[in-house]
Amino acid sequence: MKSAPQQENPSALPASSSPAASQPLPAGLDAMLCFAIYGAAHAFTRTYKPLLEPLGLTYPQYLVMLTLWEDDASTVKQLGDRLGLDSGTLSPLLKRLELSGLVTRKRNRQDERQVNVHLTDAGLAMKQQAVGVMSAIGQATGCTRDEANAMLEELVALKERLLKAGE
Amino acid sequence: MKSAPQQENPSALPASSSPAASQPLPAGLDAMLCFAIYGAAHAFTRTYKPLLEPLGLTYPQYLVMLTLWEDDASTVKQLGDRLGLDSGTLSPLLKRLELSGLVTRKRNRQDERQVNVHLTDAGLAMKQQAVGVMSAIGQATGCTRDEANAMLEELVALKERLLKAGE
DNA sequence: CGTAATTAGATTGTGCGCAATCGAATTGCG
DNA sequence: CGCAATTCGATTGCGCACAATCTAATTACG
Repeated sequence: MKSAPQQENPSALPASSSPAASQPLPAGLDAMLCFAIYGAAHAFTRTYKPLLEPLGLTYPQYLVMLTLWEDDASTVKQLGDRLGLDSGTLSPLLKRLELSGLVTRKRNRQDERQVNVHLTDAGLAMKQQAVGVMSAIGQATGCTRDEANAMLEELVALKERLLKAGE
Repeated sequence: MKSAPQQENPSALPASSSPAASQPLPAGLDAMLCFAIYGAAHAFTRTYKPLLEPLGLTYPQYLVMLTLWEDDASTVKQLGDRLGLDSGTLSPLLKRLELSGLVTRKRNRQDERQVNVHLTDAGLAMKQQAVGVMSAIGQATGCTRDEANAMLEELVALKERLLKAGE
């Protein structure tokens, strides 16, 4: 550890307040990447809320539906792996989706530990409405395709590095 | 609405699966910027957890402490404005911090609707330990200073656009 | 084959985040 | 000045996220 030069890294260290150029650098909390991501994530949730309300969905439920539209009859574990959520979050969430009539949960015949989550007709039909949601969100972000893709790749790479650092 | 050309925006629209170059573009959920941010935010929380455990803090509590180290005796409203959280979140959170002996909450004499949140000696002293946390997080992200700053600025701008779109 | 180890999903408990609501205090306006 | 409107923080209610735990089922290994 001592042989490796300590890399000064700004993602969590508050930047100094000295102006490097014509524009002062943000200091403290505002210089922390994690806080910017925290803020952006909450902003997305808030932006989604009125759009998803007519569908009767919360944002995490929407993510689950998106996953099922891609891969209907996924197991709880597959949903969890896909979304980075555990069964503590998914079980009650899926129960509520089932109560809403959007999905059904069925024990897998081959491996009875597994539960497959199937879309109902109503769940399938909802996919059409999701197009409007995606369109509205796309506009709300004010990003071009290239901008969004660039950010997305950086964020995914960051996530992977963080998860790897925690192993 | 009809006169404005519909801008195709990838931040929420699943990208097509056709390879544009040597590397296939992610499709569906993986093409959604909001999901990348959701994932990165959770990854940060997870990365922070073992680092903050010795301090007895959760990540949101840590953000509050950071804010108070910057501006001791902030009101609940100021904390909320700073962190984008409402009193429903902050009141119980601050209560727990008070129970931990890190802060005290006092009614403001000039305007009794307000409550000022003061750091205790223990709360002040904890700032030293936070340096280690920041350092570890900085390393875990694997970002250079310039990379982190660039991402941070984009994310902040995105957050502002999202919040503005919701008005 | 039998048993220990592992897996899968549900549950319990805790903290977080937000909408709605409330009571008290302050501000704004006629 | 009196009262309506607004502000502030606390509370209630609900859904989310995760750690720990549990039961049942499956896999691994001697």
